[in-house]
Amino acid sequence: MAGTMKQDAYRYILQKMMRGELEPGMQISELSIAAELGISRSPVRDALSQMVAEGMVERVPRFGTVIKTFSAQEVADLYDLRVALESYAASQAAAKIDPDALKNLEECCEQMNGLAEQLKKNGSGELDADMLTEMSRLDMNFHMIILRATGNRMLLKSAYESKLMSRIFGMQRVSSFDWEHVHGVYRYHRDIYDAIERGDAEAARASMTRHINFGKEGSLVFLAEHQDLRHKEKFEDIAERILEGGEFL
Amino acid sequence: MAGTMKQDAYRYILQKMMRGELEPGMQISELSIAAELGISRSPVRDALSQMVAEGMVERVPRFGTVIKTFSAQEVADLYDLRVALESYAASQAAAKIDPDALKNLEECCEQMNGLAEQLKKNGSGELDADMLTEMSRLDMNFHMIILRATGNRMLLKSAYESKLMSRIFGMQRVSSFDWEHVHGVYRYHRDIYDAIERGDAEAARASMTRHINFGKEGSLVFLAEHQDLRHKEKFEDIAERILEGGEFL
DNA sequence: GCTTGACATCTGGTATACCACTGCTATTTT
DNA sequence: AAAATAGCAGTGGTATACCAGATGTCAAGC
Repeated sequence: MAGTMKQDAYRYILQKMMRGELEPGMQISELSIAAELGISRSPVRDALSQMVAEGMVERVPRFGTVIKTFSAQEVADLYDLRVALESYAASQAAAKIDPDALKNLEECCEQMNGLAEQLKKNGSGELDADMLTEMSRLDMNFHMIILRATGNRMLLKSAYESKLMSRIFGMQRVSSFDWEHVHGVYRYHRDIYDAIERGDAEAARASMTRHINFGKEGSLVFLAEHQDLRHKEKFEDIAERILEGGEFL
Repeated sequence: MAGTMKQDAYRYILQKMMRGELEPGMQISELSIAAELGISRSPVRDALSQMVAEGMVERVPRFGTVIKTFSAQEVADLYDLRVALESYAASQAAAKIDPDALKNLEECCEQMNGLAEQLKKNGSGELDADMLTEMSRLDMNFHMIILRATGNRMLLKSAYESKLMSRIFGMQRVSSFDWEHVHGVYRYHRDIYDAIERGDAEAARASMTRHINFGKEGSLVFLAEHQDLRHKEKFEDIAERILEGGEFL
């Protein structure tokens, strides 16, 4: 237990999501979470409110708090947003990443390679659960290092949230990752790293754009194949309010 | 009164900010707001929590909720984020804005021109309060129309929040706007509009980048001149947490 | 005049209670 | 048996109360 109870609850719920115990579309009970942590509803509610603001979760009046489900449009939007933010970050990183971070970035890269090699040797086509979380962690770290290198905290915050969302969405399809996929991700990361390492901002931007767009395509294909599972109701949120309302204020 | 009390409180506080009654650095009393609206602390607190998540205000434990003050670094970061988001939006808009929105965009543009002309005729170098809010509203609308044209709600949400923040910051310097400035903004807007109207994505992107960077410079100059007023303490927020923590999870 | 210390009063954080509303289930009515 | 209905459990929304820590005030003592 560290810091406020709200932060505890936030972490707790997030980890449940990451471990796949809470999947998109599922309902989160404020009371249950509170009971599991031995605290009251208030901090749990605060944590969920933050998640609502971050777009990971939606509140449906008189039904419950629900993990966001993504339509094809939303997935595409999400990845486009990441392109806008992270390609910019990559170009900035190429110009001003510091040596330590660069070293971490390479390590992160090579660990992914190690994972791929290990998977190839094992021969089994699929990752087990541990390797899955490791892969997920390495990918997250790689992108975060680049975002951190910009030194722009606001960019970092926006990108972090969108990356988190695409990761939550990814949890439901990640089980199908094989050696080819892991190796492919490594190749992309390596390209990006090389461009940053030699200070080529334009190449870094282009590589990052390709990388994210590749992920976007994969997600959209997955979504098309599992369309039947999705139930997509419309909920109101900030974007809704702004999009519909013609005038400001 | 429309919708939930939380929304009421959110609007109420936002309007206070926009009207300059609440300036950066000032403390917001949950209890006072609640009393003014005749409601309890809870919805006010919810509204403020949302603002915290959006980065407009900060909570300082055992002191109060405070409207965010901006260091030069943060202002620069803010505008850079807007460049990343809005230049992308402008290029998208050039490709797929619909005729109605385009018409609105032009109207918005020309109203700004009208404002400039009116100001020129009046002879007085300064805007009065009404013209100031009108100018602010037109500027906001112009940018929102372009963002809306992308059809990307997540981009819209991120950009909306950052635009809102730069606007709040702008409230403290906006009083010095003269004819030249208004006309300058019009010229930039017109350039962007022209590029979008003829479907030139690259030009739209470039114009938007120039426009926002111009605003950035102005803000930084203002900040340098009024540095003495700023008191910049460090508070912890999401970005902080991510920036410092080396590993994820 | 200056320090000191008790006290009232702020704040955010948390817990708890209550309400209106919904959806489901079991009962009653037809 | 089928339909209508009454009741219960669950939800989000709101109000209220209490707490610990920080701050500001002001009078007593040096």
